Amino acid sequence: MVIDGRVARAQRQRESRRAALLQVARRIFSQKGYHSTSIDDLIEAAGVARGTFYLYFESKRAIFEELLDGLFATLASTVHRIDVTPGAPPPIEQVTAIVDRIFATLDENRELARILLREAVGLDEDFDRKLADFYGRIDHMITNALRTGITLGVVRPLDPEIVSRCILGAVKEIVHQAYVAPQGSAAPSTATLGREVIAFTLTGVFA
Amino acid sequence: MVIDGRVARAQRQRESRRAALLQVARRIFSQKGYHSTSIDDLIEAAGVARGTFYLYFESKRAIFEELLDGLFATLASTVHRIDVTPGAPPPIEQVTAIVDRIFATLDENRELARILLREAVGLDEDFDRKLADFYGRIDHMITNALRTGITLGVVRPLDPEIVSRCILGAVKEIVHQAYVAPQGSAAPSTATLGREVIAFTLTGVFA
Amino acid sequence: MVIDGRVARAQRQRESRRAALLQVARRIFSQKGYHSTSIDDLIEAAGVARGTFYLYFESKRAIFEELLDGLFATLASTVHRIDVTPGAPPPIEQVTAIVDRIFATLDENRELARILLREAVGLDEDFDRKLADFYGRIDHMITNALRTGITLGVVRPLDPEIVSRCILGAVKEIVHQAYVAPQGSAAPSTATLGREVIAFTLTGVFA
Amino acid sequence: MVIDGRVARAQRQRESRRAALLQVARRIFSQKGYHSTSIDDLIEAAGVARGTFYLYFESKRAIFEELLDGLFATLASTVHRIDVTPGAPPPIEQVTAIVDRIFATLDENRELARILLREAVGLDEDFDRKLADFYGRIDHMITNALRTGITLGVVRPLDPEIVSRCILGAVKEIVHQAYVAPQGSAAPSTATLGREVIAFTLTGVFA
DNA sequence: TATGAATGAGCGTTCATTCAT
DNA sequence: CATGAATGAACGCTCATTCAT
Repeated sequence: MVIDGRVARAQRQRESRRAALLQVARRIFSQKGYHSTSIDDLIEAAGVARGTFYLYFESKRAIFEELLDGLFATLASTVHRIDVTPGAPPPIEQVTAIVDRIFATLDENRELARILLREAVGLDEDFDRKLADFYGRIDHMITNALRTGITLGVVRPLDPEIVSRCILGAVKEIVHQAYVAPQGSAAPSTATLGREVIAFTLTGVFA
Repeated sequence: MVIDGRVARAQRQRESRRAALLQVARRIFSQKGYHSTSIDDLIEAAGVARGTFYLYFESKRAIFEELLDGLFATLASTVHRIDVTPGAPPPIEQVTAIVDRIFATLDENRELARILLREAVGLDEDFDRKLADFYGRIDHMITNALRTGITLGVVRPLDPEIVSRCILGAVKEIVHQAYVAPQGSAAPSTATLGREVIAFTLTGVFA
Repeated sequence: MVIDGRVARAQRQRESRRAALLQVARRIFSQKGYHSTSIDDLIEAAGVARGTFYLYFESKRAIFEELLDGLFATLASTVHRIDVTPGAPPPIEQVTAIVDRIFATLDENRELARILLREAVGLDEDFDRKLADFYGRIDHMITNALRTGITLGVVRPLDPEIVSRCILGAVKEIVHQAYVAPQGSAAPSTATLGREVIAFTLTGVFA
Repeated sequence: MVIDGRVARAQRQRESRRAALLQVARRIFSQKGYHSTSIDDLIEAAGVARGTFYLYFESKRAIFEELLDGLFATLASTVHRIDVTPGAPPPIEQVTAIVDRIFATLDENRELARILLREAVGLDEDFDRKLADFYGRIDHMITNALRTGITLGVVRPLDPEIVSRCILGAVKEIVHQAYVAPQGSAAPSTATLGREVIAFTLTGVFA
């Protein structure tokens, strides 16, 4: 029991150290970007020794990857398949809710959003593939939703794969603009952004 | 005359060397990205000595910047203001033509497109600013076009700045998907992409 | 306590490494000069890795500057203002003592003397200024001593600034000859040098 | 004859090119020092092509050495042995004249003086040896003069080698101060410098 | 577990010199 | 003789990672 307690306490300490390092890394990576962030930056901000870092993470790449995975998970849990069973809320409402939640999530995780949209491309092949997978899954869901919509007659005939990418791109750009780029004037509220994006997606720009 | 001839030939040789280096750099940067490309990679691929590189370009950054500037210029010449004077072609036709030309240009410059969409963010502040300026100018043109459209009654009431970004994002994503990401299946033709993006932009997804 | 012990030991090790590097650098710089000494020379002679050097010194320039500063400090502590208050030893005795100490100090620090007299000019503006400041301070002290001597009537009327530089030059040349230049025959003893220089300074060459 | 004329003209052109390069090099070396002067600096200032430089001089080192040799020759012709045959001018007058001429020569060749006193030490072993030889010859002449003076009874008993170095050092320092170091206030005239140095050398500082 | 000194491959850049034209 | 493009060894420095304590 005593030993178990010790082990458990050690385990807990270990986890909290890890968490602390991750948090620090999230902040610093978000501020300076992957390449401009050195191990030095991380350990100094975290107040641990050089070697300690490598006790918890295999490499600089590894801790960054873990941050990315966390963000993927967070976002993935935000986006669900559209429910088209009878009795479910109308698809449009569901989509609206999803988009709202995406914006809200990124708003709550601006640092991670910065990382995702600023840095996660071009670092190396593995990162790129990971990122492509992530967006690919979202894309797939949108594509499916569009296909369903077409079948149900609520969506006009269109190339679901291309349009799906358009929607994804619109959302990414809005998020980038809102949370990543340093903006001079006041940014529109999350709600406004969501409303406009959805309206655009649904009806386009035509009068 | 003789001397003129010599000078002219030397000048030509010099330019062709420069061009060759730029071409090699375009390929390598496009494949490996800015950070992962070393001067060694460039000179080995170009078959020149270390010092020769610096005869033509001030630094690694400089040659990359030149590639970027070239792409900016190429794209900028592709995008014009919409002409709304009476007698001009209908705005929609103009927009269609512009989008078509953008896709065609990027299609012809896939390597540069890769660089632009994969690398140009997060390298350093100057690059970031340059990129932001570039997109900012395009964004501004779209915004103005939307405002004009609203005034003319052909565009529904909307927030021009947000929707402008949506359109930009949609186009960027399509381009990225089409020319940057290694695609398994056959990519849709440029014409198809243009048609779908425009239709989406104009009318959204609603039936 | 245990931790304190560890920290203290580490501190000591750190200092001794630094000292070892400085010592090696002193030797190599003294032998080959600043420009001809490469970081490679230093780390090879010290038996440390490239990075280790930069753990202790910011740059090649920095370690050289530190050596120079050390010599300045050593010499500065050797030279004092002449005490002319009643009861103090006669000025001539004081001057004799100072000159003796300068020679002795440089004799004990031949490597540093080599550096000071061989290298410290023309390296860069900062070094040059530093050196000029150092000699300027000594020059100032001699000038003042001469002025005082003239006032007291023990020094003949003369241009204190020019003669001060003459004295400085004489001493520098003797030191250079004695400790810097590789000499074939046996060098005169420090005491002899001091005696002759002082006699020359005081009475010149005239019979 | 015609051919001879051509050859002679070519010869003359060759020499003037060389001379022009030397003159330029003198100026630039004097301003920037040996290490900070690049071949680029020289050929740009001289308005010749890179390869042309190597047509006239073997290396950067070679042209610098030639400048140095020129200065040595100029100065050597300034300093003569003291004539002690009966009927010759009194030795003191001769010494005075020599010192005056040294100062005047250096005054007329400030650029070379800068080079000689700022740069010629520590460049490499050969330069150092050359410089040592040059000063050695002057030193030898002063030593001999002192020995003669002692024999004649006009110079007090002293160690001729040490005192000779003192005199040399005094002169070098005065020259350095006057022509090399950037001086704020007005420099004393050459005549004043010469007078003070000689007086100091002859009688020291004692009243 | 925690430390931080040590490592060394790798980088971008410079510049004296060569050589084909 | 003149050119200037080409060369490549050498340099100072960085930083992710290792390891003895």
